[in-house]
Amino acid sequence: MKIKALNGFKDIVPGEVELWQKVENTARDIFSRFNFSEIRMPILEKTDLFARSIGEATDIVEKEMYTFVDKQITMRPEATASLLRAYIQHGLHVQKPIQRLFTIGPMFRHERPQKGRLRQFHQMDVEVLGTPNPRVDAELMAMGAMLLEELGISVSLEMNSLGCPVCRPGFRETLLAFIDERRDELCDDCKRRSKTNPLRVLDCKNPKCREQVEEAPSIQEHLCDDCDEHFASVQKGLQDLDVEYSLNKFMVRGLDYYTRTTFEFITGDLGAQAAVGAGGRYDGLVEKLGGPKIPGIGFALGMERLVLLLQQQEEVKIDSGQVDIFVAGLGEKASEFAFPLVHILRQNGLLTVMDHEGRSLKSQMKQANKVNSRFVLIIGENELEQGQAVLRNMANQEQQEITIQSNNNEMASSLLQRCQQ
RNA sequence: GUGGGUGUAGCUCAGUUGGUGGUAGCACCUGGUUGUGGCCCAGGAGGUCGUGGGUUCAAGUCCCAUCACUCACCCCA
Repeated sequence: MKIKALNGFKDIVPGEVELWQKVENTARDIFSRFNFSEIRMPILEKTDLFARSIGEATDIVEKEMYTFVDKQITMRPEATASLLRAYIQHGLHVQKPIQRLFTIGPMFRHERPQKGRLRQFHQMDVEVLGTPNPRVDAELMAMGAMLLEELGISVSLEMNSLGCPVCRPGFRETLLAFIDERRDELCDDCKRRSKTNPLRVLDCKNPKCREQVEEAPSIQEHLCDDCDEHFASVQKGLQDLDVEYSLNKFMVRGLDYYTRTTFEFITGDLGAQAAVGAGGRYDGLVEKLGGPKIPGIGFALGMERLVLLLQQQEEVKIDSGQVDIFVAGLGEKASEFAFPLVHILRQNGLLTVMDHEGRSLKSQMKQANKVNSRFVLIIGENELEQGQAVLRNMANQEQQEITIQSNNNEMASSLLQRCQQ
């Protein structure tokens, strides 16, 4: 084989795509129960959009974006920036003060692929624009939990507050002072991080660093009054909805735009990729992108990760579409008669299969069995002569005769009746 | 970008100290029933042994390079 898919890019073939459909269908169902509307955006955007929203200094923008340098165009590495761009461009905030939107699609990041992480990956992204209400934070987390539960995926929900422009700078200083005291004990990555993004030192995986930051100041104790009240209200909301969660003062997000509430749905079954979904509030982002001062919150679910988890489960039953009727034509004459009949059955809504390869009846019966067909209609030279085709019920092996009519529509309707019993 | 592991049929894998690629399983096709599925049985088809060099009388096997896959780091959904 000469040409293969690119490294980090995957085909989703029949047999696997059914799981994707299950994930997507379940999500659409839940999202609509929560009154979310779908929005679809282009995959290409101006590079600047992502630099401004995600942050110039983040790894995503610095080294992971697929960019057409000469045109200053980038394939989106995440959905929120594009979604907000569309939201602002179309004045959706004017049409409705509070917008509840979701989008599903591919994202692109030039990272080294590994389990649960590809260069083209797929996210389901949910955003609520136009309200700072902490109840919405809780509602969103509850929706994520509901979706995962409905899929049969068990995760834990962890949350934190990152404060806001009022209180975070102060905390940052406090944390920096703490880090500086034990800089020598930290790993090289953390030494670097302490300069670029000190908060990230908190969620380093290195055991030595973990030990060091164990006693680190908690942002939860350095929130300003507004953020503190918001944080408490979110938790109250979660409790009201019986959503299980735990607080994680070490949880930091990688994107610059987050404020206040951040959360992750975590699993232990995906190796290094613990987060199947994550998000948070971004109250300054719309304004930063040139829109009005409008608060927002959202989260994304990684579809590859959800599908992997479903595949790991013992028995995931996929009900592959059952075939209603398999039409077995024997010989050229019979096949020629059956060909248009099959078309009319399909026009009438029956999932109909016909083999065009001139195989033996036995072979066609095997195929019918394999595609799980409920009925087989046998039409051979004999049947044509006698004017009676045979309809076999594959489940109970009963066979009945069907009068062959020159008018295909009449024959189709009599087949329809029998197949629908 | 860095490090480890792995590349043999569509898939899962055997392959000894180098000596002709496997009666292997699943899947596929045909037959066992001149026209009736699942189970069973028989047969068949399917391979540049990732690619390119090298060592050797001889390389799937040893050496080098390269590509791909994979896991992990970084980072993230």
